[in-house]
Amino acid sequence: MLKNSEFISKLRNSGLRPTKQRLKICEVLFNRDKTFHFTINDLAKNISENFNEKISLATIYNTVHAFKDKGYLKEITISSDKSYFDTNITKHHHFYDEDTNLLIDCNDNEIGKVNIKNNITGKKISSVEVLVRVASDTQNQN
Amino acid sequence: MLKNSEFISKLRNSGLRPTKQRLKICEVLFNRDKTFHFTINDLAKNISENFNEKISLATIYNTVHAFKDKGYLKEITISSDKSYFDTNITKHHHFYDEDTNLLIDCNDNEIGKVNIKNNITGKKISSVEVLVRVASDTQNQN
DNA sequence: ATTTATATTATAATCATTCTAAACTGTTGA
DNA sequence: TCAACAGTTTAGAATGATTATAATATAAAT
Repeated sequence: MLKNSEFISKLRNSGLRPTKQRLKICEVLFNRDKTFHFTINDLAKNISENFNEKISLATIYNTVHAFKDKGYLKEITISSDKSYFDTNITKHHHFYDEDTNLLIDCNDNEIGKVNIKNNITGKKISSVEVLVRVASDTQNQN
Repeated sequence: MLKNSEFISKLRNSGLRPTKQRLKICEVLFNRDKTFHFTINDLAKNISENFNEKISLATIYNTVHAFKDKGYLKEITISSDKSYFDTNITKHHHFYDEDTNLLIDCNDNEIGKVNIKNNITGKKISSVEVLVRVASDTQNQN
């Protein structure tokens, strides 16, 4: 559990003014024991349910993108119509439960290191992401 | 290079009527030596450039989704605003070149088998996808 | 051939996201 | 302390990709 003053310096250090709205969003996102996987919609709902002062949707978009650009959030794209943000910014992979639409973080106990034998382009690798989709037995296999 | 009659039976076998438009789209998508990675927009452009009779955008969307549902195309989501389709429907992974926005298929020579040690949910794995983003050295690492 | 189910089409509708520009707020430094 | 400025928030409009509609056309079945 982080304190408000910690969020303030975190924001200041990355050139973001610690506004009322951003601090509120920090609270929702980072004052947690476990990592948080959310869509913009989830976050907007969470805020409107838990605070009486509303935050404009535009601000929620701006803030999430600013936090992503500053490296405080990672974006995980599941499909063209489902994009999640993840408060866990360490290198890690995901399970995606197609029945519940829930993302689950993996650690090295669950998915081993991906062995890239050959980077055919000769360029620098900027990220490696593994997404394991799971579903109950009755679902189609693919 | 497949023949028209082969597309016709392919479509019939999966319960899709072999219409003029679908056969044209088959030609564009599957009459190739290499696999084809495309966005809906790429495909629409390709069709309008290479044929004089136009195909409605709605039909292009419908057909691509039908082909995906029947397993003739795979969807690869790169980010919330970039979704590609892939004519290579075998299990394989991708490099994504952030400089050129090109997807590149990997084979087992480039990325080894992903070792899933533990499927935490106890559900069936429906797919495993690896996306390796690459960029030139001047890009930010992540 | 006739009928029926399916597909195509242009256009409208939808919906998530981004833009706009006016009002507001945090920060700086006199 | 308090102006002045840059950065931020906001409601609402604009955008743009995708999907829905419903009329027309086509393929398949009888």
